[in-house]
Amino acid sequence: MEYNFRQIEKKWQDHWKASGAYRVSNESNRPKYYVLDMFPYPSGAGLHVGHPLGYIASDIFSRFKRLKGFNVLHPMGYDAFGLPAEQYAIEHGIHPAVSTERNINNFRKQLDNIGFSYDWHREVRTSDEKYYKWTQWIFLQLFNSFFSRLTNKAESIALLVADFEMNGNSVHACPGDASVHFSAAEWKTFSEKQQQDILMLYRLAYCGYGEVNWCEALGTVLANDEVVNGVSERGGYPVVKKKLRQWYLRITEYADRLLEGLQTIEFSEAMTEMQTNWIGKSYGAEIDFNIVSRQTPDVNPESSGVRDQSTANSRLTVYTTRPDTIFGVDFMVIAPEHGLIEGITTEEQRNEVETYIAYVKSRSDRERQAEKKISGCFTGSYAVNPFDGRQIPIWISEYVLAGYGTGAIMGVPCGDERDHKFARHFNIPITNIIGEHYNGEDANPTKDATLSNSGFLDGTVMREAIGIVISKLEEMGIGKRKVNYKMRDAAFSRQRYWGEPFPIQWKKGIAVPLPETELPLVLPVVESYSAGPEGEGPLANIPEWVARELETNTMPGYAGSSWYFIRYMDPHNDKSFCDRKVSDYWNQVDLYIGGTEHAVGHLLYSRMWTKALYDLGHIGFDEPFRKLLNQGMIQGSSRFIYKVSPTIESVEKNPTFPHILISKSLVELYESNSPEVVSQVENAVTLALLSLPPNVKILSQKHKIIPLHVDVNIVDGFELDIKECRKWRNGEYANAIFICEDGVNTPLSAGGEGSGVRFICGAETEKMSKSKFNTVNPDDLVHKFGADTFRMYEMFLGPVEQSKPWDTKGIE
RNA sequence: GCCCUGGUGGUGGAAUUGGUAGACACGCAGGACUUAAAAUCCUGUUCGCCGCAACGCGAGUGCGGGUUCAAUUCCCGCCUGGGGCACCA
Repeated sequence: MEYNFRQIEKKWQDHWKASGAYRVSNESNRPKYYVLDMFPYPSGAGLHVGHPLGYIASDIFSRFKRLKGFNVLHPMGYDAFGLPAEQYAIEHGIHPAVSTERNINNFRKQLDNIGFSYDWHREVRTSDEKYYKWTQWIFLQLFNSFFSRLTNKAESIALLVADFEMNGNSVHACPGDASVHFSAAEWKTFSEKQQQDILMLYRLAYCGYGEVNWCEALGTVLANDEVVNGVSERGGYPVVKKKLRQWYLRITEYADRLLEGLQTIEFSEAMTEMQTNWIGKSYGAEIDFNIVSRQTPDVNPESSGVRDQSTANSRLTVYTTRPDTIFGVDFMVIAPEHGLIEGITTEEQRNEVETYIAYVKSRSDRERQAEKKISGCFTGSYAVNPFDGRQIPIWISEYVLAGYGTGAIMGVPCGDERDHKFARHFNIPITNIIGEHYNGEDANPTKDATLSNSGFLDGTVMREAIGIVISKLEEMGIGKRKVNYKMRDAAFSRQRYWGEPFPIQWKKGIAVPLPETELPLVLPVVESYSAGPEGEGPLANIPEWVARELETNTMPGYAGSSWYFIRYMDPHNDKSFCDRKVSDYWNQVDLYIGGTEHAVGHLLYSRMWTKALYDLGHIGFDEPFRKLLNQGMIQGSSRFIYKVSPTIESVEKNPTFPHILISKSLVELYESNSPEVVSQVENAVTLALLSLPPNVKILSQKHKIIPLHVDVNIVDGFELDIKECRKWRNGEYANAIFICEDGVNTPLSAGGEGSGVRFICGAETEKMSKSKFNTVNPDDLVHKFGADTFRMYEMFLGPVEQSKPWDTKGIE
């Protein structure tokens, strides 16, 4: 008897729907269990077979837990704000809400095909104003809070103000600017604006200035993604850095708690390590060096530290984790954006420095770090080693980033690989302070060497010298112990349209939160999606918006996704983001399934938001995800056809030369000049020429072979379906000549079908993407084999955590 | 460049306190059954070589070294696929 899966699956899916089989209640005597998928961004391309892998795994697990007697929360929704929808709007003039809605409907249809047991009654969409009302509300919680280093948690900004009135900021040092100090009396004399500016330096969500990728030609701010090799991806226009007002989350204040929290949750070791590295806590010292603009020949080691010359009051502060190597410093490197450059560049060097900075300006941080070629430029000034008076040249180089530490490092070539390469490249003499541990060829970052050439540290093991040097620096008042984090505060605004508006009004330069009763602040309809004046977002083009002095930035994509797992618990509540009783019942997500690509974005931000909401008493748990499982990526298995591409000369422009395609194994034979294959190719070229005007000539004897992606869906295993290929891409290959394993397949127009049918494609494993024609649509597979077969097959592809290539053939 | 992760037959994958590499399964090939096919069953299947024959010979876990009686497993140096690197989500 035939198993009619289409009929059977439809029957049961309809039944589930009609009976509300997967509706789950917040009231239950059964123990709870919360299984969550990372909700998708509803892209226009729809789902491919890679997306459901994690969904299938979590669905199976949810069903299992239900059968085991748990009350299982297993919801789904859409991360619906984002750049692609806005891009689409710019190009096609379709409102993002419209295209997003359409995409969501398509996603839903695809998901339903697979037979998931989601409680769709709880669906959330981040772009829904009923949802983002609460995103805005949480933003205001963050805005109205600061992180108390005394209690190690977020507290109300009102408490801070009360404390300022009593103690100035002696109790709560300023996290935004360590140089800010004031007494209670001074606080009271500050104007409203001054007070607010100070409070801004404390708020967990705050406004400051930051650099963005600005493209003058497109008149818009670009994402790093949209910048390729220093020019815009669209159009190839130049991109420069521009300073704009930006909102930030003060996530750095949570650095330690984010680190500690990792111990209490089950993330994979790799994930834990990634987050740990991202936070990048390091212990070291900040050291001040005096600067002199000219090298003095006779240096008296005892007095030079104080014998400053013309530029006596300028100092260079570096951050180092290795103060023990201070006698090995042979040069300083400062970031090209460093504030000192203007003041310390000598006349002779000015031209060179300006040229160099101009070169660096267009490059992204990543390009700067990835650059293999060493670049840099001397400022003409010197820093003075406080211990031996040695004068150390100060260089500028792109490998030092302004955003980390102090934007300046001390170069110790014998102990650091990058410094070593730098010194070699610019012929800077290298001081060896680690004796035989340095071989003169490669830097050695050891901490176990006994120091030499190191003044008072000679004979000390490096590991121990670290503390000694710091104490000495502190004693001399020219340095201090410093804990540093690689993590920076999270940029929280975008100069874009399709995101949550900030519930903030600007009154006389002061950010004033909208009252809760005015939430949600609804995203208005705009005429144009292009940027406003001065690089502001599209909202700046709306007169009423500007007249109300509303913030024109919008929130980034991760705003809505930082708390969606809480909203699923109580999705229709219009009194609160989530009833406390309900969140106490469901508590943490017990199992969260999603990709590692969110390791340092979403998975950090949502942890921070959870901690802040916990601190402020809105929820009862401070880690959102008890256990995280990272599903592997399903890679695409691309197929290639090989195009024979002769060099053509013609008086006509762009003659349409019929494609000549050659089977995989024949490619090698052709390239090794197998006479049989060469003559086959020549015959094909001759045949192709017949269809062209007579003035077309073939120039070279040997033709280029170009591999081209072909749609995997018209390939069975490795064998191309030639008939389908002729129809593919609106008939681009309709007249192609296929040189097959078993003969030549010619188009009807050239005298009927030839004999060849076996055309073998090349294969490669790549990321699954539309442009590579290697995506496989789950709908097709479900239609052909049924949802159960499809689900089972995805699970049998290999361990969920592992990446593996898709192979449609295997399903049979 | 930096961080994370993977690389074992045609395919998914077994095997690690270092002890017979390739279990199991898919695929493929041959055979049985059938008029024929599908399904099912049987046999073979890492590669190469020798042979009338096998409990025959050799190589083999990305590449190159090393440690060891013994290495997929440990160490060093590389190559390579995938993910991330702060405005894609």
